[in-house]
Formats: sequence, C-alpha cells, structure tokens
Amino acid sequence: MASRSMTQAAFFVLTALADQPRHGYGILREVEELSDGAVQLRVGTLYGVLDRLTADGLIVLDREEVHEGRLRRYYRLTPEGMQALGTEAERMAAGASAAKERIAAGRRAPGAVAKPSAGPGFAGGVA
Amino acid sequence: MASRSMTQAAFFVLTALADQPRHGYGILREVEELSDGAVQLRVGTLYGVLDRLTADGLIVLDREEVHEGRLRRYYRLTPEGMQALGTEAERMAAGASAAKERIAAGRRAPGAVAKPSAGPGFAGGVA
DNA sequence: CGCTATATATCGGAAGCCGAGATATCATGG
DNA sequence: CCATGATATCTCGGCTTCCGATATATAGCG
Repeated sequence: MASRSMTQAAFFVLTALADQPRHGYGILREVEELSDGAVQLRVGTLYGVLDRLTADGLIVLDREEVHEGRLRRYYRLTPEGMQALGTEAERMAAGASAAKERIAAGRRAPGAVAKPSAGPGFAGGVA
Repeated sequence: MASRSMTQAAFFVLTALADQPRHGYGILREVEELSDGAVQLRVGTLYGVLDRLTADGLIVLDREEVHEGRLRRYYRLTPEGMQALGTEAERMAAGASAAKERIAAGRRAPGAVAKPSAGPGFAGGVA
C-alpha cells in the first residue's frame, strides 16, 4: 500500500523524476539543486529509496545507457507515482501553511512561547 | 544539533504546539485535526519525539495539571522551536511548490511518465 | 462488568537513514 | 605514470526513528 505518507527522501526522488527520467547520480544532483541546497539526499539513502519506490510501483526502470564508458540507469515515474507525488505535495503544502499560520498567530498573541503561563509585562522573546 | 531537517512527526508536533501549549494526547488529536485526518501521529511515536524535541531544546515542559483524575503534561515551544518550525515550514512549502510545478509541466508536455521512450503503439502495462 | 475515551509511558521488532567502502571510467594536474 | 577528483554503480553495518502492542489508571455509558 502506498496510501500511507512517504518519507522525505522518497518525496524528493519523485519530485526530481517528475519532469524527466534521470539516473541515480543525476537524481542526487537534481534534488540538491531544486531545493537550493537545503535538502541533501545521501548516496547510501538513494538506492534503498529507489528499490522501495520500484517495489511500490511508483517508479520503473526506463532504460540503461553507457555514457563515456559509465553506465547510467534511468528511472521514470509511473502514473501511480505521479499521483502519489501530487497527493504528498498537497499534504506538505497544507502542513506548511498550517505551521506558518500558527507562527504568525503566535506573533500577534504571544503566550505559546515565552514564559510558563500567566505573567504580565514583557512581551519579547522571538527575535 | 537541530540544524538538520527534522522528521515529519517532529514537524507536526511543533505545529500542534505553535498556537498554544498542549498535552500529549491533545497533540495526537490536534495533529489529526489540523491535517484533516491525513496525518496520524501514533502514540508509540509521540513520546520518543517529545523526548528528542526536549533534548534539542525545541520544546519544554510547561506545566502539569490534573483534570478529572487524569494527569495532563503540557508542553510548549521555545523560541528555538518556533524558529526551527519556521525554517522547516519554508523548506516544505518550497518542496511542495517544486513538485506541483513539475507535475503541471509534465501534463503540458508528457514524456516523463507514459511509455519507455520512443515507441509507438501500446501504452498499457501498469494498471 | 465490559467497552470506549482519556491519559500516561515502555518495550522490541521493523523500517529507514547514511557514512564508509568497493569497483570502474575519464579528465586534470603534477 | 600516478594521484586526485568527478562521474557512476551498489553493498554493508550501525544508528536513529517509527509504531504496534502492552501496561496502568480514571470516568462514563449501556
């Protein structure tokens, strides 16, 4: 079952493959680039994720190429993978929105952060 | 070190605590509610996350109450926790956006999904 | 009295992450 | 000619994290 939420690593692999088929090493670079360096997918993580996504039917081996003597194994999204990515993107966007709203609300009416509970005066705290 | 990206579970716990202090069981219900049932934080996961977040200084024990004979242990965000949540929310929003853009781009110009590569006829295969 | 809801917490197996290393080609630099 | 680094694959083992199951306890419903 792929209805359960996926891991962060799986999400970014699917995102990297969403526009075009890519090979392992290319996915690594693409994830780093599309997240502006914020997300660093590790080599040791990649192949496990690739195997799991394949087993779940979200990606498939597209083709194998030899580029300058080096083997490249390209993967691509399946329709299920595309749909799963959409669902997860929706879920993440909603989560991010909820968090941002609450942070903004907390700035307007402090109390969630700052001192233990009741305590007049001094509204500082978050820089 | 809390500079590394946090787990999904940790993110939703922080989000649940962003507007007001809550106790464990309340966090469980709040996460389910704010995600519209899409995210189900498990009891077995919760206390480990709470311990880790406390150790990382992102949350602290706010107070303990006894409500109808039952103990309630309330946690609240620290300024660091609030900031970490903001950073992670930003990262998630960016990731979700990137995924959505690629999905939309793929719909305009198919090829990422569908058949292996060049190859007319027969588009079946994956159900 | 059993069931459900509320509320805490622990344990252990399973799943996932990731540093490190193995293997191989090609280009660059010394 | 060899070292180094980038490209490219993959495996292994330890650590972290997840989560189902279990334990304990109170209150309310049927």
